Amino acid sequence: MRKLSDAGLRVFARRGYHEARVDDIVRAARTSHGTFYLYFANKEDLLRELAVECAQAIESLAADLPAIGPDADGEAALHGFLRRFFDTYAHYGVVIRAWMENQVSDRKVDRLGVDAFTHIAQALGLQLHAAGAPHDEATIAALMAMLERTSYAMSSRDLGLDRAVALDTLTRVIHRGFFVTSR
Amino acid sequence: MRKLSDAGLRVFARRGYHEARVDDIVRAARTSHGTFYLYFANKEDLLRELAVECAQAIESLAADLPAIGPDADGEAALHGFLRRFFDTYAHYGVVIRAWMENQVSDRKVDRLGVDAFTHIAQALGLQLHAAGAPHDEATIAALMAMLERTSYAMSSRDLGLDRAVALDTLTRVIHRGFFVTSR
Amino acid sequence: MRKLSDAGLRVFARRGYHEARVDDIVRAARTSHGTFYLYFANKEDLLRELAVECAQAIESLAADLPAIGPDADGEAALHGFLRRFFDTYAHYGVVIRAWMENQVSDRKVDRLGVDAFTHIAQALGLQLHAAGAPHDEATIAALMAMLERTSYAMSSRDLGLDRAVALDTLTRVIHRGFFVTSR
Amino acid sequence: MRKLSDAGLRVFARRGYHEARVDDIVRAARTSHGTFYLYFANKEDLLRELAVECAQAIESLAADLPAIGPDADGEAALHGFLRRFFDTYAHYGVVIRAWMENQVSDRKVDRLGVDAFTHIAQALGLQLHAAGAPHDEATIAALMAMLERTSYAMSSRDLGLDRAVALDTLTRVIHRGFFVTSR
DNA sequence: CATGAATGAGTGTTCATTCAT
DNA sequence: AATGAATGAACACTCATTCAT
Repeated sequence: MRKLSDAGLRVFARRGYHEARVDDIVRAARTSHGTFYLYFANKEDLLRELAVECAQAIESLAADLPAIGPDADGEAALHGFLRRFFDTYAHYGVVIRAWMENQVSDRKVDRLGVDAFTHIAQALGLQLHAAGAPHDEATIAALMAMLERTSYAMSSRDLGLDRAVALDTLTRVIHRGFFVTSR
Repeated sequence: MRKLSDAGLRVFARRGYHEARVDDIVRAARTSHGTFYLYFANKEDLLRELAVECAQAIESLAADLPAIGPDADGEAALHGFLRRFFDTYAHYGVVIRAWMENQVSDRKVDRLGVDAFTHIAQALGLQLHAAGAPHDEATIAALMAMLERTSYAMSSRDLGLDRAVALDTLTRVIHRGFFVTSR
Repeated sequence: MRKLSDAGLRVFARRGYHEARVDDIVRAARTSHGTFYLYFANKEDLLRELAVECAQAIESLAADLPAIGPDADGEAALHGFLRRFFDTYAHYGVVIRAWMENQVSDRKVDRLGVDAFTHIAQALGLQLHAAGAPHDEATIAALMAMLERTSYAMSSRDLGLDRAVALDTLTRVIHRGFFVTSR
Repeated sequence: MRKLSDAGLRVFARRGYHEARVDDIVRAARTSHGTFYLYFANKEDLLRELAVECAQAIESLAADLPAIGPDADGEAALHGFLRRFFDTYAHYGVVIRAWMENQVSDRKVDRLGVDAFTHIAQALGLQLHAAGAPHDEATIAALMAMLERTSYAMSSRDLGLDRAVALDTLTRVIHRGFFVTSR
């Protein structure tokens, strides 16, 4: 149920998954405990559902990613993708982090995650699982970590990173560091 | 007390901070609950102590980091640093993750973290907080994230990343992507 | 409503009264929760209704019981009664047990139970509440217990009692042990 | 822990196993919930422990049972045993009932129960599992049921059975009904 | 008559923390 | 300094019951 998913995401974001109480979520959704367990098997199940949602959002983001060339156009395309990624992150932050921390494991999420990875890799010209490209999995992992972490830094008030600056920096670093044809 | 810190790190590593029970730690250290609270104010306090230890280890790693140039020597120096970083990570993994997740906040740790950042930044020729270098904080954050996440991927059995390969990849990506003189 | 009573008896039999969920019953009856509470005040009320049904069945069984003499004919008559009692038990088992456990109390059920007792007592020549016969209530209670328990043992797969054997045994024990004229 | 077992038995007796709240038990024992779960895995575990205790009590009762002959001496011995059985029942009533209702299953309890059965059977001259004695298991089951139920009736205020009378009656019924040599 | 989504009081269980010895 | 039995606040989860449609 939307009302509960939204409330869950909000509460998870505010207090973190572990510190989030079902009672908080239920109160935020203006429902009852009973209703919560009518739609979710348990607290983790809600996180899983949110992870699926989030993975789908990222996947659709990545699916639209055009091939990124070594030129300025490529950098612009990457810049646009990263901006959308940051927006998605601003929405699903906790879920992404919980997912990356392996606190959630779910076939559907894993599948979508891999798909998104693959799309991003393709856009950057990396070849996953290809012979002679054993480095690319590690590369993608590092890339995703960078995205995740910088997004976190951006959404976190304390770290006080300027959004536009961080976006520019990351675009440049990735475009320069990961670009394959210039290898 | 050493015995308890070690046991704590071991248990945190095996079950994660949240899933770690004080009872597990106490049993691993072959002591009593009473003794635990003789040396630590609470469970989080132990994590904080470990975070300080960890921050010191990384700080001393970073302090030794020579200036890294754009040439092959620079890449080799970076490679060596990353190897040592990975080793440290293999030891303090959970603590680093918990720290990055902001589950621990402590002046001393933050101070040490910043110091380490600064050293790494200096080695790479980045200028933190300097006028005209507003990008560098974001850059460092992204770098640290990449280190952390790749280390995690390497230490995690499931992801099955080859240590040497990951090390090579990350060295190349960072040396190319972050290197300032080539900007 | 028949559909619900039947489903209730089925579910009670399968999972026991306490473990039976209203949801199970409702699903077994292919109805809704709302309908359940249209016909029964609550879960216990259904048990009470079933207990009344069951008490009536036993009462009508007992009402047909002819006088049982000390001879072989009497034993045969007793044998027939016990067989019918076992059949009834196979149907109403849980209800009888729940009733005996005093989990149900209801005037109607109590009245019917007493009536059945009285008929059986009369058939065996026992005199309830009669002066000079203070033992008979205890006797009847013990008899009923024996019937109940043996029926349970027979209907329970685990205990693996042979039906015919148990029937013969109980007939003999009761005919010999309870028969009044041989006192 | 004695204090908790005693409180548990008391509360089980007063409200029945299912209606007994851990909170009641803990309050009756003047302890805390934490302490309860220090000594018992859960509520059912307490019942199991009590069942073991009870089975041991009955087993030791049955172990002392001398051979019971068809004469007045035999009847007197049986009378004594039944009195002690009733006393034990007055103490462990709920546990026996819960056990018989198969709400508890435990190797140790089952073992002790079988031992007790065997002793009683031997005393009465019945042969369990012997060729040519297929009836005896059913007989014993019926006997135990009678004991249990009559004990219950005696301990229950509502049924208002006179203790001495019930004892006399049951002694006579069993001595007459179950006595093997007079077959 | 019938429905089934919504309810929320109630319960078993956990576990960090304390303190008398 | 060291112990570990005791604590109790806190939490996830259940399920009989209701009521607007």
